[in-house]
Amino acid sequence: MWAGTDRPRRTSGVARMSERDQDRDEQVGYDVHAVEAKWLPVWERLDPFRADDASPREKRYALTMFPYPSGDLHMGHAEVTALHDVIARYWWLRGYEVLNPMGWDSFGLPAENAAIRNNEHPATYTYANIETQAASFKRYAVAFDWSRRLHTSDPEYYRWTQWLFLKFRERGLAYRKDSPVNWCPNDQTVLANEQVVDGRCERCGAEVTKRELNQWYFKITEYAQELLDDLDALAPTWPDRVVTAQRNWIGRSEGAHVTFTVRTESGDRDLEVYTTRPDTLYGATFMVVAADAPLAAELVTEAQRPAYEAYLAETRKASDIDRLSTDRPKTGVDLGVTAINPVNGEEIAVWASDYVLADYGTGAIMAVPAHDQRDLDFAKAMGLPVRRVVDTGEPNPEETYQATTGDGVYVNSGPLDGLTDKVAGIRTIIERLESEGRGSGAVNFRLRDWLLSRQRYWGCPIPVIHCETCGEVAVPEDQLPVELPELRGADLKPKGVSPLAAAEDWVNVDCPQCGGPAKRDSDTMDTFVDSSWYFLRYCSPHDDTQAFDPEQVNAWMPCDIYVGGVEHAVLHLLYARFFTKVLADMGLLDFREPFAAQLNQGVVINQGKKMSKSLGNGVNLGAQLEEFGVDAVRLTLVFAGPPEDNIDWADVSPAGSLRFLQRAWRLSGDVTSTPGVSAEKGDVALRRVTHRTVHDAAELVESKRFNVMVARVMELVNATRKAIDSGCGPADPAVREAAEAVAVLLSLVAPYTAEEMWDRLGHEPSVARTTWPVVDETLLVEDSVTAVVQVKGKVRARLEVSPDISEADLEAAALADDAVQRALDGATVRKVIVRAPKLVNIVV
RNA sequence: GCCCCGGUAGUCCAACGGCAGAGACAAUGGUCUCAAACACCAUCCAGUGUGGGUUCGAAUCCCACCCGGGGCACCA
Repeated sequence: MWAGTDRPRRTSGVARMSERDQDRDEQVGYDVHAVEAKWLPVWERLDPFRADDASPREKRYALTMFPYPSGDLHMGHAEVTALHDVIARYWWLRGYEVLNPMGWDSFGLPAENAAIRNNEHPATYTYANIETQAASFKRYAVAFDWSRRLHTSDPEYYRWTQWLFLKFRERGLAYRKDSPVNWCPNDQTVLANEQVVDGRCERCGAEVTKRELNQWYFKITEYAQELLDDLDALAPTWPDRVVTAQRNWIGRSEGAHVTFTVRTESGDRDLEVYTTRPDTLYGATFMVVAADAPLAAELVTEAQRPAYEAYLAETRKASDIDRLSTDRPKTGVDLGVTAINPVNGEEIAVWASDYVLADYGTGAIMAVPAHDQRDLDFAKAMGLPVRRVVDTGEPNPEETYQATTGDGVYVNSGPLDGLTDKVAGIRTIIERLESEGRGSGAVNFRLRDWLLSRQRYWGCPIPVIHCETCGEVAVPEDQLPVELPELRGADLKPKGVSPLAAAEDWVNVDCPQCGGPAKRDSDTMDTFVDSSWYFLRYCSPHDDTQAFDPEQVNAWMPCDIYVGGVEHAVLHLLYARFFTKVLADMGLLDFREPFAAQLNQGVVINQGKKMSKSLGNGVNLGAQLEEFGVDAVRLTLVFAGPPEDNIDWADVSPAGSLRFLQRAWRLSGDVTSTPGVSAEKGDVALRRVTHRTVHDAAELVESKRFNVMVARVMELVNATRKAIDSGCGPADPAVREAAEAVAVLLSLVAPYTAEEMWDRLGHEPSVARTTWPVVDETLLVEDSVTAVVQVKGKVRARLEVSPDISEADLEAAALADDAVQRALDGATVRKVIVRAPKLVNIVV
């Protein structure tokens, strides 16, 4: 059944008996820690999972999100790697060359904060934790290729992060601009939009405020449409929630740009707005400009300027939390100017308010209060007119102050009057605007450019020099990496500007262009930049001439599976997709999506709640491993339920898992046939179970139903046990076949137990690199099946029939059955549904 | 408010539109034991959130609602 290596283990039957007795003694104390200690060094020596770039085998790339080095591994790491490992190990057994690397996302704030507290260097904390986690991963027996290990905080790595930044900058995709940005007062740094959750810093929970700063951005918006479109192709193999989260985040909308003319004190000028409802243009009764947009200051009359500036000052003070609350009363100020509606020439007031966002669309809107609740609230608060232009049959919003947004008949809308088709209404208005040069159809995205600069130390320095005469100058590529200066302890204290700015020796340099005095850019990059390309680096991790070897990358990528937490649904995954597309446009990659398939594991919780120190419900991974062993913990996590479901540690039983592993292990000691014996003449009933299990297990792994796969292996163990104790007996070759199948299948989840079984069954290590058992298709066909006969939907009889019985024969057999005849009780048979060979339903 | 995903024994979970149970936890009884633990054997347990519909037949497909989880949300 296997093409693996065989080694005769035992010679005489007499010896066998005594050894079996010995085994029984061992059973009492199946010492998981001894088994772990036995195999760990063997695997270290065999290095069975090193990916060979030159292998002729088909390549597979199994990636798991690399960890941040905070302390030791915890339950979350244990879960994600256990799930991931099932796939990687399965692929090895199926004959693929598998790239399964691991590394560390080792720049970031926790290390910096720890360094400040303990007057240390962040690297001390970081690299100590990495060593701890690496040792734990090895003990945890994940099938990683350790030769490809990387850390994003190594200069050999971040040199290439800097190189990529420069390439992006050359293409106009990294640029600086002044803009109001999210500021975390606690971490003393700016944050990307994606890192602000409900107005709070996603890391520390502090309320985010706005600051007007000059910052670096990646132009991810240039790829908005492609990032959205390509989700369609990913939808079948990516989790729904990730795809929808990304769609929502990108937030495409269709509508129109409409140009109004504004009468300002310095003459007429155009004011462009974006709207998704150009068909309601006749209902625009005023306009609103974002109070904090430069536009508002340009439009306001001298008479209104003091009022406007007072309002603006008020707005600036409000935190994001306040701004985000939707039930806040509308506020605003009249700018004193009027605008002319391009379709009906009507003159309407122009206001400024904070309910219009400066950085979305054009920063100005046309207000149609009858059909937009926000505009209606504003109109009500300010006493502005409301005019219904779509009659939906609902009460008039002018009276009810309930905006109507549905379809209806156009009224008060000139050429649209009487029309009911919204799509036609939109088209008509856009055509008219286009013909008059006052607008056009337009698309807008919610996605903003990616703010990448951070005012902190422990990150990748931005390789740019600011020169008084030459301006912004890129650090020449041959001078990369720009290494971080040695700072520690108090030097790292957040002061609102990067700690690097105070490192005089480091920050003051000669301009690479003119040689004059210049300063380095003192910000560092968002750590999401580091993680946007690490999966490429794994393909050629030791290449010191380039960020990655395109030939290797194109051979291994895209990743066949990416396993990780759903918390990265938009952040990391969107950024990594963006990087991939840019690098493809640079001609370095021949694919445009980095991750072909994805799996998001659930969260390990306890007693219905997230584990936390304050609740005191944390489950310590190390203690669990100590008590039950690596295999039992891994098995528990994989068996608990579907991979994406949360696992409540109170609902699962590592003790039960250990019990099962012992049962499986015991099989290997009971087998008395010799390795390599042909199973052909073995017990057919057991062989059927074995081959059916192996067959189904493959399908179950491929469809990621690992919990069901484990259940099927348990079934096989139970069947083998029965065969040994009360069936064909331990000498039957089918028992060996079954036990060997258990070892191989179990190696996906419980590598130590599987290796020990494999050894006891007389094979050389490692079971992880043997081949998947070959399924004998003939054993999958049952020689008889149970057909159910229903009368009026109720089961009345069961017939043992041949699996290839004809429908006519089955129907005849069913009608001939006594029990069926009794149930029919002479009633007229109206219809007989036959689904050979499993079912007959008789309708009377 | 809008959009996704999910509700099956006491618990966690299975079930191509075809006998609701693969597997496990817990419980109960037994075997072993001086006893207990471990181990082993056996037993117990739901008609699938609610209400309609489609069908010969629905946990499964459709509609509405309820509950839970997630995403978006002053994005015009």
